[in-house]
Amino acid sequence: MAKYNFKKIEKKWQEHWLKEGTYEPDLDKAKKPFFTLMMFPYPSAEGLHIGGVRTFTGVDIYGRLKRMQGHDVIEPIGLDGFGIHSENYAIKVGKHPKKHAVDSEKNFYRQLGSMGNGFAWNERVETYDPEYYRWTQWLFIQMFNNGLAYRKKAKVNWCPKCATVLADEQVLSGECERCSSEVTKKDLEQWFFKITDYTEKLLSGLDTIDWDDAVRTAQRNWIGRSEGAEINFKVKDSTDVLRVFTTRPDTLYGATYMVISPEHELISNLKERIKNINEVEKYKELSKNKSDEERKEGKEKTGVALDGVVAINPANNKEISIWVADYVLSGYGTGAIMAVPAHDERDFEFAKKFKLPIVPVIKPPQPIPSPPPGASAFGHLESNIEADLWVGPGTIMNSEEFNGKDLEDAKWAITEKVKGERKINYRLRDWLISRQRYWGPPIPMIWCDSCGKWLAEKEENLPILLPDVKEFRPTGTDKSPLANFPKFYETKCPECGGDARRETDVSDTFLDSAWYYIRYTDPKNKKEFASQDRMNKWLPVDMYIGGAEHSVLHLLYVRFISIALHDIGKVSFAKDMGGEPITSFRAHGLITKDGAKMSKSKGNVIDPDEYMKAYGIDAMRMYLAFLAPLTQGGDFNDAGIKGLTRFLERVWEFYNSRTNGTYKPKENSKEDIKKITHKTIKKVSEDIEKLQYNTAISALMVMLSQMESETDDFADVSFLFMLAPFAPHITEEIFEMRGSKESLHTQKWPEYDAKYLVDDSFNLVVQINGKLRATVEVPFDITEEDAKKIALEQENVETHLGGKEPKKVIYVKGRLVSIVV
RNA sequence: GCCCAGGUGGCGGAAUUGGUAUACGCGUACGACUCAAAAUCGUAUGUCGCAAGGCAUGAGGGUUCGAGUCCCUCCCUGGGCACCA
Repeated sequence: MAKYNFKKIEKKWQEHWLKEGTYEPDLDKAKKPFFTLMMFPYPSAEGLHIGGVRTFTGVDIYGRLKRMQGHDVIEPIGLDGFGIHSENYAIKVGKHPKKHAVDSEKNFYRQLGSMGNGFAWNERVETYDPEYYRWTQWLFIQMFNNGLAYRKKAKVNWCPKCATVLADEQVLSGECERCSSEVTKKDLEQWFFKITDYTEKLLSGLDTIDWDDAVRTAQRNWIGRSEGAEINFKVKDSTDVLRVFTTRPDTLYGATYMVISPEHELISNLKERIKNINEVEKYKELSKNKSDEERKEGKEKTGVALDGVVAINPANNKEISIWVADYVLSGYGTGAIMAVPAHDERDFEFAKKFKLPIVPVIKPPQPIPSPPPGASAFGHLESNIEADLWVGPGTIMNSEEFNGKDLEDAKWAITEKVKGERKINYRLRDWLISRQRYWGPPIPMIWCDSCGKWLAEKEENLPILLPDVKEFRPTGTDKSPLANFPKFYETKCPECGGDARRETDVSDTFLDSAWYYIRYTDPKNKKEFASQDRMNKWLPVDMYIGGAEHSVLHLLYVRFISIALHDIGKVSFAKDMGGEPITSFRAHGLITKDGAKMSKSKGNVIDPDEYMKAYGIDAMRMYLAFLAPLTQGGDFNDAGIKGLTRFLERVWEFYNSRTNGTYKPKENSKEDIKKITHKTIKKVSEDIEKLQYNTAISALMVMLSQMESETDDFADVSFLFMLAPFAPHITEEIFEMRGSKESLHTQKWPEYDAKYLVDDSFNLVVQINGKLRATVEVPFDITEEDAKKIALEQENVETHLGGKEPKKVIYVKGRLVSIVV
């Protein structure tokens, strides 16, 4: 018998599948389309990470099940090679990004090809291919034409190291998503996408899609919807009004002062009247220069009162002071608040520090209830009633005609009385799309001086090619390197034909990846970004797997772009899902080494090539799948691979012995081969569906043991088929060895017969006071009476009863008898 | 501070959703084969105990005939948000 030679087998079948196009779906004629998608890699590092191998093979296992279940599976692959990720890497290793793209493409496709996945190689897509980014630019124009792309001057995030602006989503607790540098603020005019028009759709869509809870809550938090009212406060002896946003209009009578952000326009409007204007200006300057770091650390609240100006509380017409403090942010709500120190922690803290009046207007219920699950704590009550802080439910007091009402009822009544307006505020801000970098799709917009406006490039002129230039490095100014090339930016106005200037910024990488799955359905289309027929056939994506770190980055953008395209009538797939592009999303876990995240600086990076060479890809796939459920992470250790190698060798020997007639049953038969076969089919099918490959493999291991002691043709075939998604090469080789001319991977997945799932006997568990005292094998259809009788007759049960009469005997069908004494 | 996901042997992890806790794999020990080693195969392997039998699923309470699973209080780990009014 030939030894299991994985090198030979794996090479043989990979070449064979490629030649035969085993995994190429017919994009036009497919009858049961099924789209499995993995986040395509950005080739920023030398090669594929071991975690990447696990995800890719993990999605492949799922896709292979679907294929064998009769679906036309598309499992596309491509490279997200445009953008700052790859450019930063190219700069680091001293290469031109274009050159790096060529090199990394070769290496990545080699590695991806060596994993034995059922990739649809014909449909691959690279975001830096002009035939691809042509449509990224086209997409930008559609957004612009529909009012969803616009320019505005704003205080934007600036990464000094990457020398570009960033979207809010790309700033992770004050640091750049790419390089972890501290992000600063700059006042710049930039292109934005109007994602804030879609807050409600993005929120309500979350309830309809089958996505990981963690991702859905992350998106909900990020969007940050809060419901309240906007209320005007008059400034005494002035026409100015101070408009505030509050979620607690019910506490209006307790508003004892107001706070505006340092950037608030009221300061300049009332410059003449503010007696301490110098002090106020000084404070303004101070908070402007405060870095995010200082703001975070300096939890102690600061502020200055506006001397000489007071506001009027519209509920009770009392005069209240106005303060400037940087705990009020200019970017949220109206940039001004009414402060209710009795019922808001921040206002409470501020009022105590500056000795401002605290007027309670909510009476806590008696006794004080504990907070409902999921709600924040209610704050604390102190003995001095004047200084109480209460943020829980209750009834209104000190509020004239509203006294005695429940606060929920009073909310809108009080709003109405002061002619306030109900209002919903969001934390989400528009997507900043410009980047002052080289390696990305040039934004297809043109500024015409004589027309005095921005115009979209004519669609027939796309793509606007990224010029081949030597000086590609970021300039460090607020201009992209392309601004140094008149040949690139000098152009004609699409409207008047006069001299005009091209936008020199490129678009965010996340725009490239926001629509790539669409292109996979029709990658060679030269007339459209994809044909409607193809999109309607293949979309939405059935199963998407990727990293949870993209929860509010890629995964938010991808939904936004799809829903927006849907809205502006460019796509019509997934209409019944409100344009949601992805039916199911699962986040995979993180692979660690010795409990730590793999990183170059720690020197604990696993090179997948090395391991594939040493153990073979089938063993690696099995190991990575067996480690833990796909949605969980796990620690990589070489020793564990050995167990899977042993298993594959046993499989190899088993089928060899079956084919060449040397099979000798072992004598430790535990279960009936037919039963275990059908049970295993059920379990493996369900486990793969749930991405619990570890338990599926474990079930196959148990089944193999049984096959070694008792065999059956149906078992032989079923086992081989079930192992196929996990170890596609060895199983294909065995399938051929058994005489098949066809590929195993397009065969029909085995089905179980429910009649074999039922056992004719089971182990009846006997408990006395909840403790296990005996187990006895009884027929499956035993009656309750007989079961109880047999249970009480057990020797050990009699000993433990010690002659006492049971108080109660409980019978659970098919399981146990529980005796209480 | 808030939200989400977790916490089970020496290790990775199972547990039919309230019913025999620790499946499967790794590791370890002993045995077989071998001159020997590796590989392979077999047996054992939560813990205390000679045994009967206790005790064990982050800690402590509760519900139940019965809790890893449900409820309450708390502690740790990972991730997200964070002066958002």
